[in-house]
Amino acid sequence: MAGTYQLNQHPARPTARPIPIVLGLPVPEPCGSCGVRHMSLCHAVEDKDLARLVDLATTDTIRPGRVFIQEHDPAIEFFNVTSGTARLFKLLPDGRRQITGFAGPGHFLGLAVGPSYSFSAEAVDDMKVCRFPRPKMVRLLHDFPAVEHRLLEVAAGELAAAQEQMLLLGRKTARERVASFLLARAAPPIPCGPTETRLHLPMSRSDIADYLGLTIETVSRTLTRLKADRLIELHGPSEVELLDTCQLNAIAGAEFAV
Amino acid sequence: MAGTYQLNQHPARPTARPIPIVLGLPVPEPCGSCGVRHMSLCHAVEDKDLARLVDLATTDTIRPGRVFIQEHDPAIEFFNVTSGTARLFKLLPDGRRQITGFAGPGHFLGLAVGPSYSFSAEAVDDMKVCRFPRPKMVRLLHDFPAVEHRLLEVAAGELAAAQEQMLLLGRKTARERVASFLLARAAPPIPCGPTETRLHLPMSRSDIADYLGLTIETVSRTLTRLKADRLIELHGPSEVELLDTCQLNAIAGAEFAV
DNA sequence: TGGGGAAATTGATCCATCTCAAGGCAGGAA
DNA sequence: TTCCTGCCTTGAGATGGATCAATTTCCCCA
Repeated sequence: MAGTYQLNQHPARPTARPIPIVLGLPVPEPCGSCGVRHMSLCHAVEDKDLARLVDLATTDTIRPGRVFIQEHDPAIEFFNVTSGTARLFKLLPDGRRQITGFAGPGHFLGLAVGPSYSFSAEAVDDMKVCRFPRPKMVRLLHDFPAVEHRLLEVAAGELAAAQEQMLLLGRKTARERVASFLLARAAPPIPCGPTETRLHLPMSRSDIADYLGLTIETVSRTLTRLKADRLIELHGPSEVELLDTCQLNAIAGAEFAV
Repeated sequence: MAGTYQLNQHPARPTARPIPIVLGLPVPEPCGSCGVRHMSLCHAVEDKDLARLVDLATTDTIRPGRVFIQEHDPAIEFFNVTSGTARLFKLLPDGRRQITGFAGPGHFLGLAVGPSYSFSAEAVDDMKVCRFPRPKMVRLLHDFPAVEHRLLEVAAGELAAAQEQMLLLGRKTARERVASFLLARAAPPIPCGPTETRLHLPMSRSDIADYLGLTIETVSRTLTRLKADRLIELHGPSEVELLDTCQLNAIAGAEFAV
């Protein structure tokens, strides 16, 4: 349980480079195929080396609700999310669930410590992923230290996010948790100010509850209260508009709120 | 918030190699000096290369209560704990604290993503640490991919531990949290059975409470109840004896309890 | 366009944990 | 030794969020 790791100045999750338009020519675009352009690993390698990375991958679509990573199963694959969202979670023997995160486009997952996965992953909505066989991935990481370096940066970012989530789960009130969640969904982070921001929440109330350590009812009531306080507006269950990010930041407990 | 990362079959936190006794000769023992032998990084490098690692380090002792890493401060150093224990924590503006982990001998910390630390660290008891200047460390990681590889393994282990802690904070009862905490302190993990295990807890009730997302009083009451149920014995506030690890595992919600 | 089932909201009550408060104990200073 | 201070334990009462229980809304599909 030690700290996070700093390696250089790159942001943890840079926005993916746009796929270059190649004027209709069928030029090999290794980073573009299989959505690899969207992997943050991508810009760690030169294009000629990336071709090898792409060769490893097979694409796959996943229907909502399908569990594609099962905790304790042998970790034989590594996934890159191309589109859609997955929920990552752990279960207690009696069925209580904690969602440890949501993985959207660009996220990669499945490289566990030890021989088996330490969490399960299930599609929230329709997903597209690339699958990489583990042994090949391990060899590739060995051959390209730059990729491994990038992976360490990403892991360090995840670790910082995990610590932030521990603070939320251990010490924040329901109102603070929901405010934090909404602001975190608005990437890039909105510091403060009356910017109108509209969010789409692909996950259900049940998912949000299990992510925030609350119940469905508390999440719903808290959203209703935030609406009554004119901090947010609800356009159906999965569209949220942030009306006062300044106040929301203050509620969320952001260090640099006002 | 994506998953954890698997790179090979090594355990996440191997027990440190013993420092070889060199029969009193003042032979250079690079891995041994500055407690580097206790770094899990150590066995990733050959001894001649380790000499360079050791050259970077300066040793330091830290008094109980001293904050030696401050959240948001520029991350200019990297620490390796040689002896003693540190608490790693994050604060909310109003002073609420979440301890995200305890770092004992062999743990290294401080390599944050981005330019500043994402958490604070404070000595629980008397500590000895090695300090590594960040720029030199970055260069060293670049020169020795094996060290970086090892660091990624460690980070992956931390990430799995963080997910486990999220499950605890989000979904476990006070009794389950305390049982989980006690079992986790007993490294290596005790699966089940009536083994008599004695634990030393260097941290205060307040630390335990802030680590488990509870109050001091609840921690104390819960320990008292576990004692009344003959699952543990208390020999003073900081000595705990586990009487029935089997049942404790079941309470903690271990997947493979009985 | 309307019907049906799942998801979300809302309400009433309960309870695990927090809060407030009062001792108890152990270790250090004089 | 005795006081003193800080931590820990124990008790009594308060409460935020959980639980139980209806509706209501959404949205998919005929």
